Amino acid sequence: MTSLHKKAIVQHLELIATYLEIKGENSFKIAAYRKAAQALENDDRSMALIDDVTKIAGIGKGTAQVILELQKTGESSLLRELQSSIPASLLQLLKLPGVGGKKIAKLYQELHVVDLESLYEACQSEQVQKLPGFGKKTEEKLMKVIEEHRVKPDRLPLAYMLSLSESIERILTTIPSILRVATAGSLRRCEEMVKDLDFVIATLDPKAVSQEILEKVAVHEVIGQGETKMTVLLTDDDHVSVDFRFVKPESFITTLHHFTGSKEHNVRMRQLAKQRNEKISEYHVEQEETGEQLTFDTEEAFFKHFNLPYIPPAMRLGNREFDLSQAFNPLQIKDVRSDLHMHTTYSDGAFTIEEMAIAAQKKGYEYICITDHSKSLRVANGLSSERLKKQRQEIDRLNEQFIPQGFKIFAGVEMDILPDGSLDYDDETLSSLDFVIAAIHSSFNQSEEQIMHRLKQAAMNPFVRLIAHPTGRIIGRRAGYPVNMEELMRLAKRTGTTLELNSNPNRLDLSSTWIRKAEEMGIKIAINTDAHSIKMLDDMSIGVATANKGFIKSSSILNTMTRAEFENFIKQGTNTIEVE
DNA sequence: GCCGTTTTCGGCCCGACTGTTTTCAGTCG
Repeated sequence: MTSLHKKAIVQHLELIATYLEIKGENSFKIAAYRKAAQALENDDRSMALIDDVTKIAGIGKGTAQVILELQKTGESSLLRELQSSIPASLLQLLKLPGVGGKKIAKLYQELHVVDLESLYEACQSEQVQKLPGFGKKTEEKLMKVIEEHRVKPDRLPLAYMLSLSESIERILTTIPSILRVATAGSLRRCEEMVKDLDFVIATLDPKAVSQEILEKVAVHEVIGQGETKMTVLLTDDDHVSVDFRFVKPESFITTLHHFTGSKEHNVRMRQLAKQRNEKISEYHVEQEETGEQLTFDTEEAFFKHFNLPYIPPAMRLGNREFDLSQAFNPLQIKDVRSDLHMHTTYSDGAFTIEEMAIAAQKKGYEYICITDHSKSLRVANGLSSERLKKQRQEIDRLNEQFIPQGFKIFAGVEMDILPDGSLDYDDETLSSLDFVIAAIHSSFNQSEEQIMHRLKQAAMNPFVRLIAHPTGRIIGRRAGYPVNMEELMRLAKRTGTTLELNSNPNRLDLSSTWIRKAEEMGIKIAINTDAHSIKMLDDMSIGVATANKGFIKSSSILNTMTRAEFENFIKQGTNTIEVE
């Protein structure tokens, strides 16, 4: 008996839905397969623990049959049938804007188009414009999009999109006819990879706003323009697409919620409204009996209307956020009392200890940890034991001025775990510090076994309290070193070592998926910025969003501790380590 | 395909835009 992982079963159901879409099946049938996939994914149990899948809402006789067959044989005869009836390469056409299942079906049946290249050829020979529902304009657009598709990536890393978004938002705030503006979409939900930018703009004069945007923002091309929206491509290398949504001030919040998504979240919200005889649109909430239209001043008020706690954008996934008990409080930035990982001019940071401390104090933190690089990281001006001592003395001196103000600087270090698994300082040096972070910065191409040996040496050391950016990935650029995360988590649990959620938008390491796992396993997480400048301390909000996406409780976060609790935590040391 | 204090049929989330039509289907978010 071949048993398939739940995830694999979910993927099969989704693939079936995609095939049905291309076959031009009834859209509700397609939705039913997608719904069944999501329902299965959202169920907390593993396949072994689910005795009867039809008991799960959204899974009925038909989809249960498919699931059962997948469990039994590892294959689905329905999927096999679909795969033999249409070429798999047609799936890539779904990525094209303006192209959906119905159009693909026509292209395939009438013109024998099977992939992007054959579609391009069909356009070139002007066959496509002859099809009903297509025209000359569509044909030209398709060719252009396919040409672009050959070079342009589908989605771009959050960090890059954030910087683009910030520069546009700065411009928008200078336009007088804009009354309110906010970013929406997957960027606001803090997804790791983002497709396009969305801005919701409250204004009474959309035309004037459009005009000013076109004057002030570096626009490469206008894709669409109307009373309620404008879509443009930017002049940056990737020609990132930006949607501007214009809305009357009273509808700002409902529109912001609508375009923040996710799509799945919105569907659930509307179903919920429907049960109450209400209708959510992007403009208002309408009470069906009276016709009364409600609008809101804040998203908090919007959720409250539906008896829901405020759901932060990062949590709007269309599943677990609706199952939260009233007792679950999503983490808020104000719950964070400290940042435990940052750099100063002692190594490769841009500001002095004092400047970083003052900036952190202004953020409302009660304490911070200064954690510069250790001696082996020469490119980052890593600290020798002597310079580390000198830094500690400076921190002690600064604390004489900070502690009376209710703020404390702890002396730490971000110590390298060397390629052979040895640590960059001896235990005597480490024992002189308040908080030791260990991290891998070299030899990323080692085997999983070697990497795990290194991480293990660090986790077992009694002075190491935290492992920073545990996978070493850079989103969209570097996969990181090969780490067996489940093993590292078991190790962290046993030794009482904290793992980091590095808030740098280039890293988000651990990712929200691993944060969820960490929470299940009862591991402590520290949300840190790893700031190398004052500005980078702001990344904490991205870390908090990622933590929320992982549905972790505030009590599982190390740096929500009060200073007294943290001092106690330091004193306690790590768990006694069993010898294997 | 799923579901049911409007239960075994007839709904299923909502509205705008585009390109194609001449009143609308398909796609998108």
